[in-house]
Amino acid sequence: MDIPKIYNPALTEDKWYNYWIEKKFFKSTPDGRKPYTVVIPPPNVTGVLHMGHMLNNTIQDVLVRRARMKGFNACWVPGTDHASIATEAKVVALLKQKGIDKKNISREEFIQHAWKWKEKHGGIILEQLKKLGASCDWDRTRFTMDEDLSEGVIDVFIDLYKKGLIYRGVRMVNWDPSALTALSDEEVIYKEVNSKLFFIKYIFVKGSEDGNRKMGEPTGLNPDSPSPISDYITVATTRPETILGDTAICVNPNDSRYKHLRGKKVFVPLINREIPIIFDDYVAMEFGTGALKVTPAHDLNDYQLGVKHNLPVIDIFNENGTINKNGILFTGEDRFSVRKKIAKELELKGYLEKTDDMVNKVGYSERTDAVIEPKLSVQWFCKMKNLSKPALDNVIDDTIRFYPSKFKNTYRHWMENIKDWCISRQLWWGQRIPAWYCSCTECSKVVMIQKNKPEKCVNCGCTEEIFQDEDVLDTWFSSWLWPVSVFDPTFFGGKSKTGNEDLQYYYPTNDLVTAPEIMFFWVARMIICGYEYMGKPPFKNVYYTGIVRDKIGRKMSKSLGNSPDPLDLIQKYGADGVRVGMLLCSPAGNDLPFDESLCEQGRNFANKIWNAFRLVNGFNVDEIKIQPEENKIAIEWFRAKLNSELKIIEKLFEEFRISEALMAIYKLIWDDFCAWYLEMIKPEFTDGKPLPVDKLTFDSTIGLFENLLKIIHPFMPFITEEIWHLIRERNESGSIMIANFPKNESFDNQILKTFSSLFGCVVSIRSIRNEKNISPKIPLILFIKSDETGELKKTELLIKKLCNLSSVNFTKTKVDSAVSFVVEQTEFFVSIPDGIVDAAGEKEKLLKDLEYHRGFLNSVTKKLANEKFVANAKPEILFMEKKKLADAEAKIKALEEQLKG
RNA sequence: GGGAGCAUAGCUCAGCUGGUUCAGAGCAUCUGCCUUACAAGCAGAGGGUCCUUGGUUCGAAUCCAUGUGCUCCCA
Repeated sequence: MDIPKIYNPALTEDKWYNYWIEKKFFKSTPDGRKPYTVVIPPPNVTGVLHMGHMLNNTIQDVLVRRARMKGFNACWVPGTDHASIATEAKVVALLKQKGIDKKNISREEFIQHAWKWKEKHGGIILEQLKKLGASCDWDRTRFTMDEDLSEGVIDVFIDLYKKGLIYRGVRMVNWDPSALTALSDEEVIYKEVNSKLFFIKYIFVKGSEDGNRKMGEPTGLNPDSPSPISDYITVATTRPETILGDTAICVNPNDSRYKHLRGKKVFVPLINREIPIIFDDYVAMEFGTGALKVTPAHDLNDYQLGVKHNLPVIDIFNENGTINKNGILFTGEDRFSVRKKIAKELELKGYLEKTDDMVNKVGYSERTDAVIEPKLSVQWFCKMKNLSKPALDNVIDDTIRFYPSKFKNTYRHWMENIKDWCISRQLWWGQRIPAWYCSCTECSKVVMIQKNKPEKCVNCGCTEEIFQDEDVLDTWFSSWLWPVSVFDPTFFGGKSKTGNEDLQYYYPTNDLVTAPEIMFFWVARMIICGYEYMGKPPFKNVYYTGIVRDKIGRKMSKSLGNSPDPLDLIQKYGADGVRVGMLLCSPAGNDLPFDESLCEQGRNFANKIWNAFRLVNGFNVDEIKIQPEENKIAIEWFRAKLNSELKIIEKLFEEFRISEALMAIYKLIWDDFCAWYLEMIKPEFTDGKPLPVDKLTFDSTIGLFENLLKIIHPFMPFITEEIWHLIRERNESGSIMIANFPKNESFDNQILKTFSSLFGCVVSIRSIRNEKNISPKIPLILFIKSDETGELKKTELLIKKLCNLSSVNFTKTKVDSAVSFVVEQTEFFVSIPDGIVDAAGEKEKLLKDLEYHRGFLNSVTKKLANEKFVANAKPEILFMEKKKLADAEAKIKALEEQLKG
């Protein structure tokens, strides 16, 4: 069999993925085994695979594959969410291209278009995950708008409404004038922007201090030409266009500058509306002029002030952010162009005192990037206070564990200050709110909450005029049910207390892998739902991944164009290479500074494994040959090493230290197996031909290799499957992905210590060769100052082989004219060809070494002479210090002796 | 403005409740090698005031305080 020197992932990846699918290895149905369940954070149907998905899903796949090999009934449920705003935006845009305006088609027609769009694009991301090797049970693929899942969403709405937890109210909401919908607080992103602070003069209404005149009554003053300074109060604002909605000016009652203004009124510039000056210590005296214009309809704080002081509310904006009739001026024009125009107008008429530059934070829509407009509107809300209680407690007490745990702080902070959740969206794509109204005027406040259209109005009994609420529910109102609904969406209908077999078996799920950005959107709410409906948490562990960033620290995003296409990366480095690359630098919760060279490292690692296989595969096996001692001990050592590492890796996985676990495996394979073990048992050449390998060594080596393949399989599923099938004949379903993960067995610590001395010795000899420029081809002679009963005697032949020595001798005395070194407490002498030893240089080195050890000895001696130390230190620490002392003394003695000669 | 976190080698990070020859790993760098598994490789080497300044202690990268710089979350 001719095996290429370089592993080519393109030839294997699709082949094995199809094989796994065909054999239904990803499939899970409840059985007697323990389940291990993960639900995918459903990617949004408008998305394509980005680096964040790659990271997130690689981690999930590693966990799932590992659990599967460990004998769990592993079930990874895939799916997508319907992303109402994003999808609706896409569909509207698509229709626009076709010359169709959403306004001109019916809701039903629009929904049909949306479904068509979803069918075409919604599955792309899942197909891409297959390239990554994701071992999801694809038969379970779910979509948040599937018929039964949607019904579950409606059931939950009705249930919560009946429990009094859902209500309809007028609130200031975050309005997206581009998507024409309300958003939850979590969907607003605040950004710092450079803006201007406008200082605007409001002229006092003459005689208003008496408080006798009615609002709007003429004053005799011409508000179009303000003059003396005493005639006005200056107010600073970043939003001059909102003066059209002003209903008061507010100052701090403690502000001595304005104390005399009690009871006064001013005119709103340009429109000459009379508004009062009110006093409230909410106002920050140091900001601007210390006077605040109050626009209750367009600012949350102003709204609260308005409620407190009983101010009228004047909403001056249309839904799309243009000025409406209430604004009086600039009707129909956009808020941003009005800002410019009104500033000019104010300046022209002498109302503008000055403008300052300033940086302030402005809210943007997460989905459309439009500037959020606070807007008063009727929305549906879910009361969160009581619902969230168990969700908070069970995270704080680690019933649900967060990795890394630092996110508990953020979580707690949010949960303790939780606000009601605005769950209605003014969109069509999504689950329509099951609220019904009667159009009779006397029934206008009656709401009927039920799944299907009521036959008659509960109030007036009429049957004709009943219509449904136009709004749909927030997408997260679907996805918070995900860990339940993917198994049994009908559960929320309340027909059964326990749910179906799947739900009983798979719930609660084990691990959730997600981004900290959606801790509140999603994680918190799933936990809330879990406790409310199942009485149990939805998962046991939450692993938060970091954000994938580019080299200069920017978040990778499509809009910035700084993200490589994951599929290109896979093509270039292989899925295994990319998976390893991503995980090598991703400690939990830390951002991942991505660099393509990481994938290169992953690819190189795959190639290393490939070549180890090529070597082993090329061995000629001699069935009769007796196993040489050195092979036997090498195998013993590697077996111990493997088991000791396995124990460490196990621990790392328990703590979700996945990148460290990967690094441990990486080193186990590359350093211990390839660089040491294989070099030890590799047959030598005679007459240009390799000697055969004895059967025992060969079989053991294959066995060890297979174990290594299993251990790395969760990280590198493709190459391991390929080699798995090449290394030994397998039957039809003999896949590595369902093989048993190696159990960690007890191991002999002594052999690890012995080999660590061996490595020290070998490295020293190689280092001597390097320094003295002695070719590896020239054999050297080694003397060990030790008797032949020592541990090192066992490894004699290995040292000889690894260092190309012509002989290894044990001696009682020091050896002259040789280069020496010390490992642990043993002295070694390498006799090298004449003329190469640099006696003076050697001496200098020894002296330097001696100096260091004397210094060290000194510090240890001091420590041990310190009574307080001896009195306070723990016994084991004291013991270690004494051992250090003995080691140092031995070394110094050896060095001194060498220097003598 | 409120809260949280971070600062260790050129880069990315380990370093648990203070005490192993405690200053580590991978990558990168340097030197020498195309040695019949692998140059996507082999062998070896160098590299750090553990952010500053104090404090606690027999002993501090580790605990405390201050300052500086950065990041995130909330308003």
